[in-house]
Amino acid sequence: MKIVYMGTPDFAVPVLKSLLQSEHQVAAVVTQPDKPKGRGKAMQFPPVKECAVTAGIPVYQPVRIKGNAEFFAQLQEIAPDCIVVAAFGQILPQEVLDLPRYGCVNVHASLLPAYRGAAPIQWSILNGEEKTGVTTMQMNAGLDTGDMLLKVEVELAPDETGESLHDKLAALGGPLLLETLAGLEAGTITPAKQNDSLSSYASMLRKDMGKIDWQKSAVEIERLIRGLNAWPSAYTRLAERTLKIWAAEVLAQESGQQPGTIVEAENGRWVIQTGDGQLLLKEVQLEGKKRMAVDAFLRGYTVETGTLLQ
RNA sequence: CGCGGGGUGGAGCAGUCUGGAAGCUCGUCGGGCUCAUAACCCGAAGGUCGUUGGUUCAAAUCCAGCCCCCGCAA
Repeated sequence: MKIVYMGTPDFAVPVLKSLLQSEHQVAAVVTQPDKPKGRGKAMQFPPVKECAVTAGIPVYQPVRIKGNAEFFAQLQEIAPDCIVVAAFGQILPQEVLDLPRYGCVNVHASLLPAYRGAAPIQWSILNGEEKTGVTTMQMNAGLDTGDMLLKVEVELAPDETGESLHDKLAALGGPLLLETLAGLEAGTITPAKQNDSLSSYASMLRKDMGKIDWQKSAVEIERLIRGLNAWPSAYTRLAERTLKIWAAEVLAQESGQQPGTIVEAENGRWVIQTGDGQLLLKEVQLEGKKRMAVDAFLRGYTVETGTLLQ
């Protein structure tokens, strides 16, 4: 098939690579415009653009697709059999959805209809799901509401982080997509409607979501730490400075002290009281410092027992 | 020129403001104690103080440039 690929972040890269290695022809890649990023605010290509440029594929970066007559004309000229979308970041207008013979296929990192939206991977961890997966669907005008084509399931590991799950699902997306395209061509796939009453929405992550509320239970906080690793990461305040917490463990014990209190900070053990249970910190990072194991951190800093994290 | 913190034996840090013999908590190695130990005691090795240049009788410390790491900012 002749394909136009639309995607932007890291998640979309492995899927594009699978497509490049298949018999399908990727005629063009569409991605979000370059943005200033990182220290120094240097302009940076979206990951998918990096990959496309390396592969020598034409890249289009329309600021806005909806109502963009020029871009639509270019699409018509390319005349793809199918448009594949993975974490693209823009809603496609109906005219684009109707353009390809096989329509537009989306690779979404959840078991639809659960976790529609921008951050399904992290939310599945935050909510303590036992399994998630990847779904391909025939796109329609709604946000992740199209008819489902194929699914693959994955069990969440006990130490699953947003990053590790992201990588797992991204790796599964490519093969699932190829299987989906083959099925569409052969006419062997029966699209299944989503049951809207079972749907849920995974909103975009914001930096301030990482701020730890010590009133919550140790179980919830530990999920927050895993789900928001590696971005935006969970954090608290220690002595007026940001302390990121990269890994922790739930302890089923109580001190009777106020949530957020440091109940132990010696012999490489750093324990915080929460609203329900305690948290054993394993890996942390103080503002301006590198991330490090807790025993290393405690060797360099004096942390007073009884101090309240905020 | 977006704002800010930092680079000191293998790890994490103090010392820098107020120039003047390299320090702390660990780790490593050797010895001791012990039924035994990641515990305790004694001892040892290990450092171009990121780098280049400048000031000075004297620079980890003051000045200038460069390299690297990190927080904010997406």
